[in-house]
Amino acid sequence: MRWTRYFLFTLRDNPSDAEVISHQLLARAGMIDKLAAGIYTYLPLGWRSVEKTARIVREEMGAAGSVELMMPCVQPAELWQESGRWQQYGKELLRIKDRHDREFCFGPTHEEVITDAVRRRITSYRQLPANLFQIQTKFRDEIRPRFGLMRGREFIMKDAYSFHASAESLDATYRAMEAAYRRIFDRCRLSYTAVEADTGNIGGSESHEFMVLASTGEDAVAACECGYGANVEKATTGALAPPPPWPGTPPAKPEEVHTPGATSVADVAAFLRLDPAHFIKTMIVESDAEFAVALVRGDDEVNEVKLKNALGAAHLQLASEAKVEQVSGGAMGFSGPVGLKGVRVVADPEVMRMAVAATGANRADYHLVGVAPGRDFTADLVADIRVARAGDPCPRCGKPLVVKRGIEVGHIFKLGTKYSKAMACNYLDENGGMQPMIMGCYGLGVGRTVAAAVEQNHDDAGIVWPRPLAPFEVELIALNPDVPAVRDAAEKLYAELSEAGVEVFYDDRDERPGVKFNDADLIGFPVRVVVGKKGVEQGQAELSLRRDRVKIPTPLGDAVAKARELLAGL
RNA sequence: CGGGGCGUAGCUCAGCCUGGUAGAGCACACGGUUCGGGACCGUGUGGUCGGAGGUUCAAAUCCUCUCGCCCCGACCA
Repeated sequence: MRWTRYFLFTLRDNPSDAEVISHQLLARAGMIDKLAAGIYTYLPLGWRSVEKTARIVREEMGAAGSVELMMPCVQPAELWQESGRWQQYGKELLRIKDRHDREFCFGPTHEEVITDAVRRRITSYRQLPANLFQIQTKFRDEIRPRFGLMRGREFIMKDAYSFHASAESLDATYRAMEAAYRRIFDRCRLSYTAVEADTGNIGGSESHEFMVLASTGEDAVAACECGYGANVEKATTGALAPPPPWPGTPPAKPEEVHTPGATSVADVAAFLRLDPAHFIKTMIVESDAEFAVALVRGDDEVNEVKLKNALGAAHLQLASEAKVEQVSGGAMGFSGPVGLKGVRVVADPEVMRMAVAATGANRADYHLVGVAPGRDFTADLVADIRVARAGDPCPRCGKPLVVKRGIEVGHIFKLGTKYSKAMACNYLDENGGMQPMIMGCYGLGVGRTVAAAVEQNHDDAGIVWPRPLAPFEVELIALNPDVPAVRDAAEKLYAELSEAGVEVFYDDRDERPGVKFNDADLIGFPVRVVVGKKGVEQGQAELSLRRDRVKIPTPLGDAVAKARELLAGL
């Protein structure tokens, strides 16, 4: 492809709204173009990378036994009402009406549609399992889209769904999908890790996320050298070290102490000369159905996802100040579990292991010391609801966990029968009994994978594409296209490279060398072939890798072979 | 949805406080000199100052409303 015949416009300045590096570079390299918040045009160069990623995904999904189909992006409300998610999904679901005032939504995901397609066809265990996938543009009306392709509202994603007659069959497919994902991200040359994950609103039992490690990642993952890895939303830990010894003798019974204005654990701890770990932190939350009280040790934080799961709630939020006073009978910042009535109390196991503790007195400007969990209050539910921290013991081997940031590029779930039951997606088993199919679902963000590749592969000058995702593999630069010998040599090389099946992008513009070099660095094709006046006089071209930019003088006649050799080494 | 900020040329921004002929750099067009790491000189094109209403002799500038965008938070297969 010749630049002068292509549709490529690089930007000298970063767009003012681009915050993360992948957004900046993809925009500057003329690959994406924002149309509205979280909505992007994939310009020709960007689309090639997306297509290359999609091709890898297609090949590996097919090899793993999944069959491609395509489902609509606009879906009727009826299906969503049937699964219950029309109510449950909230504002993230973009709802639209047609000219007849019938309700539809723009699909954020396709469980309903695929389940409907399968239930109307598969009736027997003999026809199972089934595994179908699609690559489709989806829409989620995110509260706050950001980071370019990493968190758009409209985005391209591959999703696969599998249907089974047994848990064993689901597990076999789940493992096959997990292996396929590893091959996909390996082929994309990404550094990633698979971690245990929470299943979120989509429901289900087992779940893994594939995380590309990058400092700009929106998720935190806890990992251990033993191989344990989990999203911090999900990560568990071994038992923590107990709090330091109580200074002096703790009171035998709860005693009120005056703590004027000290509402945070840190303030009260400093005021009373205790360690934060001596405290019980009390958070009052509000779910769709109830108020609840969450207790964690003072040096811990409440993990909202774990708490939500423990309470069995769909949504959760911190209670307002007025509600806190209503529930606790005291001021915000002075809440504690002693004497609370009429609310469910969820305590972290670390709280119940404390021999003696300090906590709020449910009275403005007072705290209690000498509180013994189990004696002075009880919990309705004891569950792990704390956020795992770096340094906590690994739940498997006890070594300290490390916490890293990651970009979630894939997420696989064992869904179970949530959708098949709700939507009567049944089959007849060998005894003629009707059973709901057991389902799995497997998502992979295609656009996000491209963005993650840029996050992981760039330098100060621009993108350094991994070969499999590069829009073109070789950039050919004619430095002085107005010099006939140079132009002829470049044209010849262009023809030969094309003939040899090399994906070559030919910068034939009438620009100064600096402009061409800088654009080449910005766009980041893996191999560069430069033809200049001095080189041509000596019958030489100059090859280099974007990765290291080390110049390799090469006779013009060997340039094609050398380019292919360099590519083969990538 | 709460808090904060920004909408002026294709892009990045100044001008606004203190109202008085719409600016710069880059990009683009033409001419010339240049040509291995974002050249230089000259000439030129390009703007309903996001939109609507108001105040005023006069509004990019002040006021009101509205739309869009961004940041922090809450939220999130």
